[in-house]
Amino acid sequence: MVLIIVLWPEMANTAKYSKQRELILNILRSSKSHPTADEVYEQARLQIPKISLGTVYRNLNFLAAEGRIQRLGFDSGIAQFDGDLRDHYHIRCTRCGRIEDVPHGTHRVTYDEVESLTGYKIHHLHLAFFGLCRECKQKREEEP
Amino acid sequence: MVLIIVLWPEMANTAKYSKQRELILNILRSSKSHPTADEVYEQARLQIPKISLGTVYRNLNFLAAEGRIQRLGFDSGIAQFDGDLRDHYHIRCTRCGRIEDVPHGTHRVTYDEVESLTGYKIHHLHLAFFGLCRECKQKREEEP
DNA sequence: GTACTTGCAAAAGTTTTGCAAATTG
DNA sequence: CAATTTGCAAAACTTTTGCAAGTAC
Repeated sequence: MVLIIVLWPEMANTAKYSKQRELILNILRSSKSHPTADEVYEQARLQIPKISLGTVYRNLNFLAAEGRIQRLGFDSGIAQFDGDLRDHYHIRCTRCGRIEDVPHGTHRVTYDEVESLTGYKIHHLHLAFFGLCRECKQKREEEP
Repeated sequence: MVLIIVLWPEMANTAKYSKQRELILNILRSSKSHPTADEVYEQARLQIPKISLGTVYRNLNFLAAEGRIQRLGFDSGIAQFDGDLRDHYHIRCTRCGRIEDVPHGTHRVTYDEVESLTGYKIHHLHLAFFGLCRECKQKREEEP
């Protein structure tokens, strides 16, 4: 219940607490796998069996709008979510679909030049690498 | 018809020519708007009225797998496509959804460090900026 | 008590697929 | 002729929404 105290003051001032929303946020924060809405739903059902998929979507959208989670796109046409707000990038295997984190610091991408070039006011960026993971590199060599 | 000569030798050796596939590729190459599958379909119907949405999807998937077009994710849960294969990045307005190009050269993101850090063999990356476009910046000031 | 949130179920929107007919090489 | 591609239509999958009941403040 500590989380309520910690998190809710940062939510929109009209927002009310719900255990469903808390659970969804916690699932994303403790996951390293960038789950889809449906995967969050399956996780959530383990703790709140009657939770509905609609509630999961509503909360994912709410939390993303509040900036408490990140909605990621990649190339799939299916949204994936990330509860890690620290500056970091992603790398995705184009063969098995696995997504892993790339720590920030390998690159220092700054906004200034792009802002003056485009006229936009930038608030965040998403850098994703695509390639073959260790396992799939090996598999490809074995069966060409 | 020149395109056939230019493009088809680069397609998978099992691939056959079709005017639908040529049209879809041309639509993406001449577009600057990063269209969704449905937008490509509407464009294509102007020239081949009986083309089906299934054909559009099949060809978009084929061309993306061949590396002839890029499938973009952003955060929408809807796939968008880009026929521009030159190195460039994207910037998207989080208010109106508009997507524009950012020329490569503002940043030089190299693969080496990330490859040794992750063990992946990287073949491409996608860098996307998110923020408010010129118009939406102004609108937000007028009506807070 | 009021406003926000939920579960349910239906609707809307996106993408894939089976199949017979048409087209390509 | 064999293999690939198409149009059509149905199916599968993802996301949003209306509403009455429940919960938070």
